[in-house]
Amino acid sequence: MDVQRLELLRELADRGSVTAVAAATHRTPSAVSQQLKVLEREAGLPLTQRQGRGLVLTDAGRALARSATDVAVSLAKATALWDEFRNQASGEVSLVTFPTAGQMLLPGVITSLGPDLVLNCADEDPELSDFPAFTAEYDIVLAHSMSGALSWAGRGLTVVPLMTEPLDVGLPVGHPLADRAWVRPSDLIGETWIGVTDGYPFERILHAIEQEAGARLSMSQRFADLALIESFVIAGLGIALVPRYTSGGGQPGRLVLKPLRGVESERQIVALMRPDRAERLAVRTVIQSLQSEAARVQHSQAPQ
Amino acid sequence: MDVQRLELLRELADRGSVTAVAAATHRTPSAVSQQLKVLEREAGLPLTQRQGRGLVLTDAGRALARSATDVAVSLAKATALWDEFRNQASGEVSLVTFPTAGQMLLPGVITSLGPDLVLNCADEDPELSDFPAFTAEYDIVLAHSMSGALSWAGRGLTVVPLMTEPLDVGLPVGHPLADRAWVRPSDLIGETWIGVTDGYPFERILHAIEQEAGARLSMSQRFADLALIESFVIAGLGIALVPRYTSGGGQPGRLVLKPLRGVESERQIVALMRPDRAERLAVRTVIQSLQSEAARVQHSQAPQ
DNA sequence: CTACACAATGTAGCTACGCTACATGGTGCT
DNA sequence: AGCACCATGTAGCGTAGCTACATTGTGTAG
Repeated sequence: MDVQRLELLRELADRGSVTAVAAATHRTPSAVSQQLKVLEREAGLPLTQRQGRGLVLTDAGRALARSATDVAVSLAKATALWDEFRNQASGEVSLVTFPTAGQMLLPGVITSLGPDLVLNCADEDPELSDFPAFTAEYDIVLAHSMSGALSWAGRGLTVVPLMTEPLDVGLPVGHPLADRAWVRPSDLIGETWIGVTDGYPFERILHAIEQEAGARLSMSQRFADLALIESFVIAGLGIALVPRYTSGGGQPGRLVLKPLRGVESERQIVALMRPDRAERLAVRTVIQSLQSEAARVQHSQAPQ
Repeated sequence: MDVQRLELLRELADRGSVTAVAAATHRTPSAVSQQLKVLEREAGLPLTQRQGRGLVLTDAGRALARSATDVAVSLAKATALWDEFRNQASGEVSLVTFPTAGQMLLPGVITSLGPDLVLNCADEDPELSDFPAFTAEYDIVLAHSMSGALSWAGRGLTVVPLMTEPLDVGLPVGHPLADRAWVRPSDLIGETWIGVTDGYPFERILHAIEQEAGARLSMSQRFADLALIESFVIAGLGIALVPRYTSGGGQPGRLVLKPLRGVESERQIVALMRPDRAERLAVRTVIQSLQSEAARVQHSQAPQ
């Protein structure tokens, strides 16, 4: 029973095609196909079956792939253990984030890491892409979800919560609500809103506000970029829902944030990882740094 | 990080010498030495060090070997999983036992196993040898320990309790105590005893009887073989402590067993295994059969 | 104290496993 | 029908890991 082959099966389960596995493991598709064939012969039962021009796993194949994960995890634990004996954490760790989390956490994290540990970061648009799928490409995936809806459960991924960030109501200076300590849904119905692109998670909270207040909100614009939204708010063109810790970065003091009461208004920021990658010492080190950085941000920044 | 090499390290931890590992894995000592060298180079720190003409593990080596066990376990789980998908349990399982347990359990177990599963049994004298050490050679080791003193804990072995067998007082027919329902330590002090060889576990119970009764027992003979002891008892030459379920096999009705009250008088019969071996489907099947056979014996045999 | 036995480890060479490069056979899309 | 794409065969190569044999170092017996 060969571990390499099991690993290949697991990659196939994650990536869905022989070609993708080959690319990810720096091999030719032919090599992958041959190894899977050998594995199947050893197993004595079909692990894959053709579907169209692609290949999908059978039930047996999926089950084997799942236990292949356990093997990978224990192997990763072993290498992590000996990393602890030898040097400190070293090597490369790759990470994707959605823009605001990266802006908030990554600079602090990278400066806190030793010189032997290089962190390769990238950003992706949060809603355009399937974030869990990135765990195949990146060691760490920073994702956000609305409270409660932990959509990444059950996929066999390791989920580490980093922070819950409140979503406040952003107002221009001098707005009638700007001297309140907090606002309620009913305060907001007359306002002009700068909304987010359809499908963005904030959307749900806006709906909740409408439901709570019993009236529809008037949505004048719809943007994806937060800085753009903020500039509109500052310009007095409307108000918007903005994450507390990542707002007003460009123009401090010109945007007023008010906590929203009456509806649950926050997002969970989490790190997603393949279970085996999560065991690597270097990865664990980055995760710890992310956690402490998140805690620092949460303590230092208070609502205005 | 190669699993084969980790496995070799683990074998070295278990067996203590390169030559033994080589013999166990069907390789030349040179091959083992080379692989360990490579592993050490990869690890970047010494895993072994010479001691005399032999080789012992360093702390780091032991730690790595321990986590190598986890890898082996998850690998074994994977193969077991797919065995469940395919045929039923098949293959070979090796087992050592001490004589009485084998006599009591093995015939029933072997007849209960399917034709695809062959169980290779052997027996060893219980006290002459270190039973846990046999887990390197055999898949399953049947061992017994006195109650409480679970001497096999903490060695990283999987322990499955099979039964607790009471140790009764064996009497010849017509003995003054033979019509009692049970006996106490104080009843036994006048008697002539047929003892067990020094160091046998029953010894402890005899000491407990002496302590409880406040007098020494007179020990006329000391034997290792149970059948021999019984024949002496039947001949009226003394009384003895005998395990309830394995006594009187040869000459039924001529030996009377009386439960002993006032001292804890029983032995634990357990199965010992390497954790990875314990995961194999064939091994688990044998263990289950052992357990049900033990339960059957315990139910069918009652004290006379 | 020399000689032998035994354990680990080097060296040379062979085998076989797993890769690449290229060709082939299906399947979906235009 | 033609093209693009994916999986998979085949031939051949490189190398990892084995054996056989030699070497070194350490206990043990005569």
